[in-house]
Amino acid sequence: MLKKERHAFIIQQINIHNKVLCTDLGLQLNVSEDTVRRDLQELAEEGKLIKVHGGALSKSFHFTIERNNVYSLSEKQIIARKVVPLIKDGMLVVISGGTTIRELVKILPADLNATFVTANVPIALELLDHPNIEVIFLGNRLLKSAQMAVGAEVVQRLGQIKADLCLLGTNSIHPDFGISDLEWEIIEVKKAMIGCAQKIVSLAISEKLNSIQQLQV
Amino acid sequence: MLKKERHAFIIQQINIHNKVLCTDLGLQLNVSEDTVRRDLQELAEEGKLIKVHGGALSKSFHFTIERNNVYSLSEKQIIARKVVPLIKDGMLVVISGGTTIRELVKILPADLNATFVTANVPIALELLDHPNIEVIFLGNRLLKSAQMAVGAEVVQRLGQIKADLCLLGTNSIHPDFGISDLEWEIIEVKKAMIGCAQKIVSLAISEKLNSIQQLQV
DNA sequence: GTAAATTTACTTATTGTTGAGTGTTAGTTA
DNA sequence: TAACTAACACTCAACAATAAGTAAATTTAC
Repeated sequence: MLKKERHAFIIQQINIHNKVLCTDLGLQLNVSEDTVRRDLQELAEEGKLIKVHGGALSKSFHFTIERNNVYSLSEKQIIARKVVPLIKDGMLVVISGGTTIRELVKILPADLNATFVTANVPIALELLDHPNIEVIFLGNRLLKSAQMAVGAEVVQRLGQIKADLCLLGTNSIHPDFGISDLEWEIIEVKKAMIGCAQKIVSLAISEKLNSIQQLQV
Repeated sequence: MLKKERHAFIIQQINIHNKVLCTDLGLQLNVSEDTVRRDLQELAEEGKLIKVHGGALSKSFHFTIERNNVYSLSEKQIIARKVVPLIKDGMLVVISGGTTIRELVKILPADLNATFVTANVPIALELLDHPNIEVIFLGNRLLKSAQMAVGAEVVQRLGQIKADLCLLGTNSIHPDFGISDLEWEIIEVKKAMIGCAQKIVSLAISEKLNSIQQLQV
């Protein structure tokens, strides 16, 4: 990836999120943090952003730093890093929702060329940041609690898809009982997601292992 | 292969990929990288591309710092306040995207009991915050630039809806030319939105009045 | 066919870019 | 405040890309 491309990507990220972190950019662009720092420095000298300790801020937003206090963030980031290599160029990936999945999407490499299918609104929004990823949203009635689309329409459309990979955020997983969740409508969608993919990867932090919830996927 | 042919090939590659690498072109054209560099230099002097270390980029490859995030925010809030009374309990409302619409959604009363249909991801996310609003997302392929779903699927599903109200965020509106926009796929969706509603409200700040863009809705 | 002009590939020296090591500085926490 | 950690600047080495010069190959004009 050319330097100018990196710069463009950084500017884009700044425009979308109003801030960037050196560590995140290093992962996304697959370069060392030193390089990212050098890039930020150049862009700061050109007056295109404001460099701060740990990253950079948009020129128009000096104050807004949203603290998304995600539980077990560091563990989730570690999980996310391990999953990234499973996604290859040209793949059709079905992806669910949840904070772990979100961390994964955030660190997807900028040059990844793949198609993602999702029913989850925040995940779709996050995926839209990636210049080379095509995003298909399975729309229908949205379920507020999960911020995702549910219902027959979604299940039916998933049935028409042959995906290479299915990435599931997981509430509870158990060696005997399998994956379980709280709401029936979510179960329906997850079932369909599993059904349409050749390979299924379930992302979960250790605390979710061996836990059971009311409904079985 | 003649020089002109190489140049044509390079321009073609630039148009397709927005970038080229000296090494790639050397292999593809079966000439030394020196030659490729000389070609790129010539083309750069002719203004047909932008030469960078390691290759070249398309001229359209520009990263503009968009500052429309807070642009005319107060005017948009005033507009939003005026539109709120138009939305009544029990209504089926089709809503597009844009910053003005977003301001509107933010100030919708918490006790409003209505169903909203949208194809715009950020708007859907915003609508999900409202406890009594049912949200239907018209999903399909997502267009990155507008963060919305586009395509035949969306248009077709809009055709099956009989809405009470259509709220359009507007790029350009003109007394004679009507509403216009830049991208054909957006136009298609907007047309369908207008077609399915009994009453149409277009939200625009004054600067957008009397302006025309390439495509007519 | 030949000579001039152009184009190309190769060599070498120079510059640009990146990642790693090292010590320093700036935030954070107790 | 002191101790700690993460971020930083700086340097250096490795490597990639470039520019300049030169000779060979190709094209063009006559």
